[in-house]
Amino acid sequence: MADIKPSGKALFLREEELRRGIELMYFAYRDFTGEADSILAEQDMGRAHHRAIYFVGRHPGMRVSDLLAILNITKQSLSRVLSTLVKDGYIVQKTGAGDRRQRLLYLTERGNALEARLTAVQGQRFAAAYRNAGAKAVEGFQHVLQGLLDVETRSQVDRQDKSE
Amino acid sequence: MADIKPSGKALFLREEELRRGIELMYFAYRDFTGEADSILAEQDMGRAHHRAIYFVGRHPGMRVSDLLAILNITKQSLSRVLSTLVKDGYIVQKTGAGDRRQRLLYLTERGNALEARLTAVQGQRFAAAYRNAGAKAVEGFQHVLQGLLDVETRSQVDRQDKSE
DNA sequence: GATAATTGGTCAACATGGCTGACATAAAAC
DNA sequence: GTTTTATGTCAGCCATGTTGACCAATTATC
Repeated sequence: MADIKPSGKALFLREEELRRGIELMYFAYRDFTGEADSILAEQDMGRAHHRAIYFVGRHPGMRVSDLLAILNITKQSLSRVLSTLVKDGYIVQKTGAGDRRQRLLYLTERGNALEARLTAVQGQRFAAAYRNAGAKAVEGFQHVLQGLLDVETRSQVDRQDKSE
Repeated sequence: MADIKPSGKALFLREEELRRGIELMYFAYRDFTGEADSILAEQDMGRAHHRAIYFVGRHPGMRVSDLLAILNITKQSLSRVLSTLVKDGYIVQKTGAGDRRQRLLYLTERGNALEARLTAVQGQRFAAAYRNAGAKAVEGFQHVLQGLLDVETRSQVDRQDKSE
């Protein structure tokens, strides 16, 4: 209770608990993405394609620069996947009505179908984990994940949450 | 309260909540690894090196095949990072006493120092998030993460937890 | 003791998805 | 009319995953 002997059991448990978090985070993320990766591989796509499809599905009509800001990668990296997604008919770009420099991004029917399929498998994994852990645990889960974010990411996520 | 009209608000909230989890997972993992990535880049290393160092630090004397099983990658992939880690003096391999085919893995002092530094930054991020969220939340966090694991990973993690 | 299996390593080639740097075009803003 | 913005593109580099083939040392098995 009292924190005498800081090098004793309390500290040990603390470090153990932190390592447990670190490891769980690694394994959970790996497994969480694994199923989607398999589906993507069938269509000769990778995780990068998934991210583009996911966020365009989430924010139809978003600008390329918005997507870049969310993904936090270079436009050259994004370009590679975006152009194949457009070529293969998963995403369409429409010239912005107000600002005609913009190429607003939308999923096609095909894109929507793939997005739904991918989100379904990941969602099912989450749903199972949520169901098993209970509502209180889910709250805690989200709370801790929020706390792991960089401040910039946090404000981004907050902004998005509000606008929906 | 009662779940009449399954296509109504309850379902919508559910999908929203699942997407929220998916997104938080992505952003949190990215930010969680970001700091360590920077440190690693200074030493001309990448995440793969980190993983090897981390788990060898966690399980001194482990076999190469154990590390392969944990990381779930091919030995060719591991070999690339492992050989540079040995060459650069972060890891040493000692021939197994019982079975001399084995090359048991240990961190050197240098390896230990880097491991400590990397685990410190990630641990601090976790500690802050944990502190902010509270013990109950941490429990829920770990519970949900466990639920996201593949069954094979889960038994791996369980086995490890017991043996410590 | 010969043969088979295990542990670990290596070479080569390929894919994905980050990165930098340089440059181009169209449209908007000043 | 010049500058800035939004987007795209070419070229090349790096890290880290993959497959397939093959090898050496050691241990286990018949």
